[in-house]
Amino acid sequence: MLRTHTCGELTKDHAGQDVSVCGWVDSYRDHGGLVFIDLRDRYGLIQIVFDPNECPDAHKVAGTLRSEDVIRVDGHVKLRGEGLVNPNIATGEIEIRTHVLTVLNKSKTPPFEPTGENMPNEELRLKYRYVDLRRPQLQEAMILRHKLCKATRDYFDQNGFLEVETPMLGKSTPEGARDYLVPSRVHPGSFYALPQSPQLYKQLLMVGGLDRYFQIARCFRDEDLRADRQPEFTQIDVEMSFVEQEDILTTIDGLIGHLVREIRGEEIQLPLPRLTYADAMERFGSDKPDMRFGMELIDCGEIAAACGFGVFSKTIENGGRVRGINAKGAAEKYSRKMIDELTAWVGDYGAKGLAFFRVKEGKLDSPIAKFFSDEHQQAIIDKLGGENGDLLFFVADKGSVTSAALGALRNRLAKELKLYDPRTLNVLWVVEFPLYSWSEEDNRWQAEHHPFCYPNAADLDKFDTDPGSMRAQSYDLVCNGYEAASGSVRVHDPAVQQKIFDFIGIKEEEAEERFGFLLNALRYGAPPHAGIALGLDRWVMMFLANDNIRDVIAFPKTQKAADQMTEAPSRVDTHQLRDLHIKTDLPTEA
RNA sequence: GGCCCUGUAGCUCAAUUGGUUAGAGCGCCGGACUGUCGAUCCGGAGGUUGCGGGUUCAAGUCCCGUCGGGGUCGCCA
Repeated sequence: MLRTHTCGELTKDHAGQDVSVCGWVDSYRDHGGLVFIDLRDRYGLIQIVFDPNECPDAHKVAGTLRSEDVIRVDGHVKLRGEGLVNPNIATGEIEIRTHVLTVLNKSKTPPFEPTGENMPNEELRLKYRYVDLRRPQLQEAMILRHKLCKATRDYFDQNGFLEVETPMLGKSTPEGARDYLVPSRVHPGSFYALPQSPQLYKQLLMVGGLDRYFQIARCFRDEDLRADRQPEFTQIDVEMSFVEQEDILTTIDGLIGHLVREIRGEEIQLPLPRLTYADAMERFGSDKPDMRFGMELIDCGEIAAACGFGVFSKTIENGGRVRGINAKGAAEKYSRKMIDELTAWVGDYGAKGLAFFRVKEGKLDSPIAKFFSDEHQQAIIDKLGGENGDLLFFVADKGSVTSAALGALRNRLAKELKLYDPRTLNVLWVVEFPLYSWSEEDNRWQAEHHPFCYPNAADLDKFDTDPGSMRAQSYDLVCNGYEAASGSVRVHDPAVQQKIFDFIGIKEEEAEERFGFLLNALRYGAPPHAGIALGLDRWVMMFLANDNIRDVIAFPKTQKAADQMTEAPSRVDTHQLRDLHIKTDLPTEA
């Protein structure tokens, strides 16, 4: 070992001891005589002193040290004198008086200072990720991520689960996200797919009698990125046999309680609250409602139908909905210009307009208030619980548009109005999702969750009569407005599975070709089973009150799924392609 | 695929809305300094304003294209 102690672990209890420490030069202060260095490792900072009278050789070299040089210092720990304590760092009561300085490696001037006051732009941070990773915030994220994985493994181990690895090179299946494909050299023209999730493998593990499985599994989806989505991400994947929905919910309640305890040292109220999908959509306009604050969506259909404002009444006549939200006390915080900006913004969600009223002296104040009688104004105020100073917003449109627009507006307003503490973890279950939805684009029914999800027992006979109303035995865990986990009771009856494939337009032949291994497995004694997968990266984000997934991944990719540091993806040699029997067909360059 | 934001010194930003030689802080280089801790003081270097084209007497600024980064809608069983 090159060191006896880390920089951060030294305290005044070490005073008088000879120690060796290693690390990066965080800053240097050269007084011509005395030279001071703040030495950094992932455990903290410690001040090193070079005194020309004590260590003339080391002092000479110390004058040449620069930011991010890697050094080793042998010396002794000394209490700082009266008035020399630095309260800004944990080791501020002590310092190391140097005996020997060893320069382990010089550094070029770094492109940015990892602990500097200026936060460089993310592109540069990603290009020099190894420098950025020295930043304490990023190290904190990596440490928290490790703790979360550790606590997860402990919890499942204590509860009799086995961690089993499943293949990365698998079979491409239709439905779902776009696959990342891997060409096979020994099977010309054939491809593996990287897993979008270990979904089918974990079901097969249940058929295989493993009974309780979990895995911290890497998953790949070739879809467009978002602030909370990376092309490769990590799931805490879980599956159990001989269980019902309730057992999964209880097991994951226990996991969340364990994680919050281990990571935050806090207790979370269990069982976690539950909300049906229908209630979530009605009250919050979202299947992943952020419930750290209220501002629920209120239906104003009756008032809208009766009022003299054509936009409202015609929407109701045409089968649409008029719903509103109340931004308490926000009337003076949003100018007309800002509201115009919000109006344009809800357009992204399909809303053609955004009506607003300020509640002022018990009446509505707005350019459109004149279309509402005193009676209707009062009805609106009563309906939304309006008080003077409140700002009311309304969207009149198709039901789905009112949900999307007001759901998004609710989140935005709450963030801007700071209606919650960002460190709060508000976790709940959303249950009873619809099983199938009609795809206008493909002109067919499609699985809302995935095609292996078991219908509610009571709805099993509705395939032919009213498939849109069938509810699934599926459940999402929602935290702070993020989908934090998703799962379902699986189909274990091959006849039902066949029926589902048939229903969503996968013909028997195709089902056999694509999913034959699963259908076959179900015919050889498949136990009833159910499972769930948690988004690990998102949980790390939420524990850190961060809203950028790249900040919780050591080497993340940009929005175009590129790695700025390695420059992946990249062209490959033509003979590599030849081995794989691949010819590229690129768009011609202009 | 659509919409929006963004690119100026190594880094973070500015440039009086089209008008002299593109500035500042930090960093970097040199010098001074024995208790600093975001050290201080003195001096210095550093720019094809992402790239290409256009408009104009004149472009960092306006227009078109393109590349990179970010946000978002679609997409993500």
